[in-house]
Amino acid sequence: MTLHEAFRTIPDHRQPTCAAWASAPSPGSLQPVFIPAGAGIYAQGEKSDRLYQVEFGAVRVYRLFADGRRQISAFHLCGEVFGFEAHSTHHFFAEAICATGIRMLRTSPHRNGLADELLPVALQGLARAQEHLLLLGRQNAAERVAAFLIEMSERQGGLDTVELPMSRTDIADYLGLTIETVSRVLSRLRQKGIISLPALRSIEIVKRSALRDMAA
Amino acid sequence: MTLHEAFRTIPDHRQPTCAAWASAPSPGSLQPVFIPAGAGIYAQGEKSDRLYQVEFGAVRVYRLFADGRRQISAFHLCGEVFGFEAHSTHHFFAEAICATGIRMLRTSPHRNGLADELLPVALQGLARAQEHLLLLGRQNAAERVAAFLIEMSERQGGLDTVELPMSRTDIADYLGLTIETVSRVLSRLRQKGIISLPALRSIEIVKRSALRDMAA
DNA sequence: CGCAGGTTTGAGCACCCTCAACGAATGTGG
DNA sequence: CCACATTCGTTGAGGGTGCTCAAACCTGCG
Repeated sequence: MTLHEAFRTIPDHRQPTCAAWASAPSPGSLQPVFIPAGAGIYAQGEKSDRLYQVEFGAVRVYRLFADGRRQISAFHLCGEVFGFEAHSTHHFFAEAICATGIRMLRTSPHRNGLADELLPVALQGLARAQEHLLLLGRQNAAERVAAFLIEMSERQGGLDTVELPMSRTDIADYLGLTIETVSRVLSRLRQKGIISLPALRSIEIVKRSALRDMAA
Repeated sequence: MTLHEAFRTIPDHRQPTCAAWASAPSPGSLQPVFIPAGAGIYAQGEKSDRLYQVEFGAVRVYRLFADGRRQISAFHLCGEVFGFEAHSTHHFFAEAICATGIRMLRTSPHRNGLADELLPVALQGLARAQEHLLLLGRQNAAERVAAFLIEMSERQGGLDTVELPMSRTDIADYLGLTIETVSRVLSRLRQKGIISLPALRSIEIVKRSALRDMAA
């Protein structure tokens, strides 16, 4: 199976790259571009000469294996900058999870002081990747889900009600689990009264301390 | 169990921070410092205001969980720069795997053009972390070990004989496996004639293509 | 109301971990 | 130089966590 064939097996994928790019004013523009749910922002193998900032909505960045396995390396929420991928070509796919607005940032190679702005952003990405690494390498299913809920809550201002823009499949592919395991862990957390599920993609953290203890 | 107690449970740890620092000329010096095998270079919680370059030897960077679990986030071999950890305090431990020479690089906050030098190094670290993430999230034991051997070979110039400075325990904690599983996979690779083991920490890649196919 | 996609729940199994014993290599002291 | 201790690595048996396969259940939407 080629990568492209495998690509089609992901059910919620619609387009390899977003058609909206065609109607974008001009590269380097600071105008936000609208990306419909499921549409691609960039693809593995494409040239990478820009950065992207989420204006509203959410983005998933992932790698696809030849046999269809998928690993999401990061979610990007409102305000966050992404698109760093060393070298000059992308090694990951980026897609809008839901209806999303993206602001493009040109990365002209040697603009004065550009590296000073980029370095902190790159370092935050590095720190996130390192934390994620620990989770994938040494935590069990319950710990992963608990850590994910805490992370999402904190990235949304620490509120007790967390709105998840992504599907269970996305969560599973982010945490290195299966959708069934994610669902089972959430059910068990609900049974224990640690969380409640007001809606499918809305989670209320009832006992944050218990969740914190699990995530460690 | 406190982190400090857990710290003691790691058998091959000798000192929290290397005594050699005391005898180092002055911070910011470009003189290499010798670190004996197993000695610490920096510790979780310490202030981080320097970068480090491996002159010879090898370094492991890891996080310790309260219950003793360990995840090595990266190995650093000769020539590589490490020590990036966002914020101002370290969130990981760094130790010499074997007798190692370290060159310290001062990171004065706003030296002109410093970010231009640092950004490529940070981006390489980010790329490595992202690749490692895929491995930990979606690959099975055999794939992880195969990928590790390929990675080590390529980082040592692509030679067929790979010298591993680290123990099986280190490999296991890097790959998110147990030492027994690592050992079993290596034995199976040897039985299949894909590798041979001239010495305990020396591995010869006999069928590189087969190894590549497994790692994918 | 019926369909489709997403989610939940269950039963069985596979892979990897745990526990344990053995073997090999290295260093130390007699 | 050898006996011994210690650490590291290998191999085996058994068990548990999470995956696979499958079916039922929502929920939004035409």
